[in-house]
Amino acid sequence: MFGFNNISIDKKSRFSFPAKYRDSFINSNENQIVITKDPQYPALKVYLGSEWEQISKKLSSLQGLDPIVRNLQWTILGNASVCDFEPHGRMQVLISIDLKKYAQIENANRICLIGMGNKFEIWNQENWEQRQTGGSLATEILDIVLPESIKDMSF
Amino acid sequence: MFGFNNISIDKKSRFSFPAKYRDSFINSNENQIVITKDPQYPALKVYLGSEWEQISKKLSSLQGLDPIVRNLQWTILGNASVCDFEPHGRMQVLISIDLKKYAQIENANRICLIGMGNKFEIWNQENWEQRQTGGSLATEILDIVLPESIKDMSF
DNA sequence: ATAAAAAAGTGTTATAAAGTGCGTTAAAAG
DNA sequence: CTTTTAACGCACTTTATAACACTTTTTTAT
Repeated sequence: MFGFNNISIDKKSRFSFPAKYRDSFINSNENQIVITKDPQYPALKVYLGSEWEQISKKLSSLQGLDPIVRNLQWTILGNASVCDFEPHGRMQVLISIDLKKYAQIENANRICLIGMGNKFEIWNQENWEQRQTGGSLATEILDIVLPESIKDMSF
Repeated sequence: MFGFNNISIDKKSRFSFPAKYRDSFINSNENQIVITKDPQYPALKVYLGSEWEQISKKLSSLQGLDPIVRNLQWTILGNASVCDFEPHGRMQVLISIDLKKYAQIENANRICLIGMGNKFEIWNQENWEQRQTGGSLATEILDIVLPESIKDMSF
């Protein structure tokens, strides 16, 4: 599941996955999609239910007394929105108002859905383009500060 | 049970869990909810009855001579409020005046209920936003001082 | 100590808002 | 030209919340 998609988001804040991903969803038997905040950028992460299962389990088991870990737990777990999902149907998903604000797509009727293999990202179009042309950002800093326990996790 | 919810709290200090969590409550057969203080932040922890069973048992069995442990016991056990809970009904819960004061939601008619997997947190909206955007706080200190016995517990 | 009053807690109903489902049209692909 | 996909619009359902009524408990005054 790769690639860039510029898709519409309706008045009720729903978008639907492009049909080209249908087979993948059906093959891996997904019936849930989880959307949450990207901890580094004003963007959203979209996980398949099975993938989320693993990530959330791992993350919530980490020592919450470390402030970095705690913050990640808040950001990722505390903002996750679990949606029922029908690979055979319209593959529609609702984005909550809070997540929309975070990704700066509050008033957008179009978003960028980027396939990253086992997950997707949702971006505001302008932000995405900027990120493509401009260099990288605060990521390096975060990398240094991260405690060992999450160094081997990929969100 | 994940995600952020900005919900109302009525004049009598009741709030109700969003309907999206109903199935989870029903599946795990919960008929009690326990609210208590968060030991690190001006926030409340909300546990399912079954979860509380384990945590309270473990925590109360710890060596109370260590002042940190003793303090945690006082904070978490000594402030716990057990509420009857009907997953099939309105899923309403009453928050005591003391807990409201602690979480600084005394006069609020709206609170933030954050699903963190097997538990929830309740925050005053301003505090939550600050904690999300701003950096970390006194947590580091706690981390250093904590005795081994609770390092592997996650509250 | 008792009765009255006030406060706290519980439950019900009504209504507006949010979310869901589905048919139709428009656009794109083969 | 036919088939598939995307986008839009509408109707229906569910959910959240405020308002109200009632019960129980606590407080106050006699």
